[in-house]
Amino acid sequence: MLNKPPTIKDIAQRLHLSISTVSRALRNAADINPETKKVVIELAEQLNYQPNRLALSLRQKQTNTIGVIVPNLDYVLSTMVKGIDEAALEAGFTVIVCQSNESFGREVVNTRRMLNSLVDGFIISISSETKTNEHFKVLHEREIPFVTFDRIIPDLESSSVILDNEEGGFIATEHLIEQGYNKIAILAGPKSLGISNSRLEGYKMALKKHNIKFDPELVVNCDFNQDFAYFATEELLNSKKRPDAIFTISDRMAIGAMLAIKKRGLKMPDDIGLVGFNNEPSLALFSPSISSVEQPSFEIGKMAGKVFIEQFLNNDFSTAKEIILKPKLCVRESSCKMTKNKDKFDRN
Amino acid sequence: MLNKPPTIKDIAQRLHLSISTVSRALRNAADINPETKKVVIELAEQLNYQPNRLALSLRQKQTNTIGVIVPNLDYVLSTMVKGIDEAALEAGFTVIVCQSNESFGREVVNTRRMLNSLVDGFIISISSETKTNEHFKVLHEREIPFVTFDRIIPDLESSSVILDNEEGGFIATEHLIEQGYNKIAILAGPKSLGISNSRLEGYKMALKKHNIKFDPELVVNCDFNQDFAYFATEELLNSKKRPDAIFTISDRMAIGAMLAIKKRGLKMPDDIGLVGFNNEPSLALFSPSISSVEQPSFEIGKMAGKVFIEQFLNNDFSTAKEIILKPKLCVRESSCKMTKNKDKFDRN
DNA sequence: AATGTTACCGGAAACGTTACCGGCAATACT
DNA sequence: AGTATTGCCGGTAACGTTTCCGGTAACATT
Repeated sequence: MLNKPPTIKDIAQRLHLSISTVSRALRNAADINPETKKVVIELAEQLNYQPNRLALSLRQKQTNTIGVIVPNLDYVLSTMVKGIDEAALEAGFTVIVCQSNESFGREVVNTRRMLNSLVDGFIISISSETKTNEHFKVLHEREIPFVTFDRIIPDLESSSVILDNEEGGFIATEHLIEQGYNKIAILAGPKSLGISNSRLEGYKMALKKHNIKFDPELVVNCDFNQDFAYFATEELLNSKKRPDAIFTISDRMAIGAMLAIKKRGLKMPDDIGLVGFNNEPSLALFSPSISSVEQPSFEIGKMAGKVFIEQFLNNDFSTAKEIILKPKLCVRESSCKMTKNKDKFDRN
Repeated sequence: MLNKPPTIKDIAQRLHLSISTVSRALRNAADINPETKKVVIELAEQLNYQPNRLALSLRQKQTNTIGVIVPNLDYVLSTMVKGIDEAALEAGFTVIVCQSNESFGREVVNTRRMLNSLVDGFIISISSETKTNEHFKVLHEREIPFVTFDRIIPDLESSSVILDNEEGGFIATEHLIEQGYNKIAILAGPKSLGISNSRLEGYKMALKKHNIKFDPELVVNCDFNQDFAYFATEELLNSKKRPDAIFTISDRMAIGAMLAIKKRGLKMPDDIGLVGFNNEPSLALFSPSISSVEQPSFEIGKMAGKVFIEQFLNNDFSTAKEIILKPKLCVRESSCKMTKNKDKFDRN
């Protein structure tokens, strides 16, 4: 015996009322006798009535659902998604997450799919493969709200929540300079990626401030992964201009660099300094532990959720806020020449 | 000018056809003139028509969506979710993921929420906090299909896809024994958690096979995290029965154990052996690199997806398959006393 | 007594889709 | 020629909900 979920029709029949009356009773509507309202609500609770979201959404053309599109679910992004989740829950929204797996095709498919009346709008971090924004332009045409975060979409107006990536590059580099390093290389990401360029920009600013000449040969653009970083570092260490410190724009790359450094027999931080980016938890556990720029991932996600919901509720699809959160440097052994008692670093 | 998405009604009007004819033309339905079918399809493509999923689902009481409930999105689970994703995509299903954050309350809320006609069924891995299964019994009552994976729900009949956790415990322990360790401790998880007990069971079996007496004092039940593991290990190392090897049932715990071991000044693998569980990528990068039991996470997820879809399409909600996949041991430095040339281990 | 006001309720349309049924012309079968 | 059969199409109900509109009874106002 299949136990279908009850509908307002069922309630109406059992109470000899009309559907509309029941509907009114269940929301906070006017035009309803408190007495009948009470009866209806009681029966609804007894039957464990839950309104059918599909019918509701179809009727009022609102799903109360946010589509989140992310390139993957690594440490940083899954923390950000948790933040979005929390903001959504507080406002009574549901979140559905799709990973594009850094693939442009999947990103397009997922967007189209969710667009078919499944979501009210989007919160997006683009894949590294994405070069065009055609598939997002349709959002503007249909006046579907979206905000971008983490990696934003170039040339497309929307609110966005991001890290101050320049600042991140700056504090990492300045820290290395203050520790006495002065031939600092940077492992940057793909040239097409905005966050990569911003961090590079911060790096340049720090050099300039401290009167160190910028040397393009110390800049390596390589792919966002560990193996590439490994080989790039090997090459750097073999070159005539061997750097005495390396700043990588992701932790994965820092790990690759560390492996190359260790293989070469160099010691961190004395022979060479190293700073990563993202502050993944495992960094504290390596030997030496690796310094890194920490971003407030959860807050970025939560902020993105809040901005979206605010704009959505105000029907404000035009003003484009830009919210920029600050990073923080986590100093550990790999970059800390000057500190003597090194066991002060936390390992948790 | 707001650009509403086109409906079949729009198409019908522009072609002077009835709604039903357009509907028939767009699906692979009989009773349709190939000529008109062609015309309809052409216009549909030109307008970029996409059927409204809400209306569709409401009508045929099917959403083609699977709700996935997971306690978190750590390395193992997010890989499993990718597997589910792939199986779903192949079968034309959409996946929506909810993290319970290991909280019983969130798990209940999420389940109820998705139940309101948002999903056709569930694929579930329960939170560690979950002790009762009341909120899942309603699934049986309403004949809503679900399969469980990774951490399964005790005392509730359903298909499930899991790792052979006993085998995992067994191969890890036997490996340690073969390496010459014979006072092997185990850091197990919470006593209430099934996977923890199974791995412990495998540990016991390996001891028995090699005629080593089981010593309850070498079993520590602690919470599933790094700090607890750290303190538990400290205690073990201070006890009279100091073990010469430790098997932890998660990598996080292995890392905690490693930190305690290093702090104590002991060397792995010579003074003490260590094997973890899950084979997270960073394990290969520690020094020493940490051995671990690897599970086929992606395959487990994909299998769970496939089993769900198969049972769903066959309307077969009663037969409960149990699919068990085998783990594999990844041997690295932390447990490899006997091998001389240790640089053979991969670090990637 | 006629009218206006209020409080409450029911009917029906609409959201976009599919499924069933009936109709009509053209063709095929006796 | 009369009757089935087929091919094609339109009308309508239904999925569960909200919203607008109209209706009725009771009461208050002139």
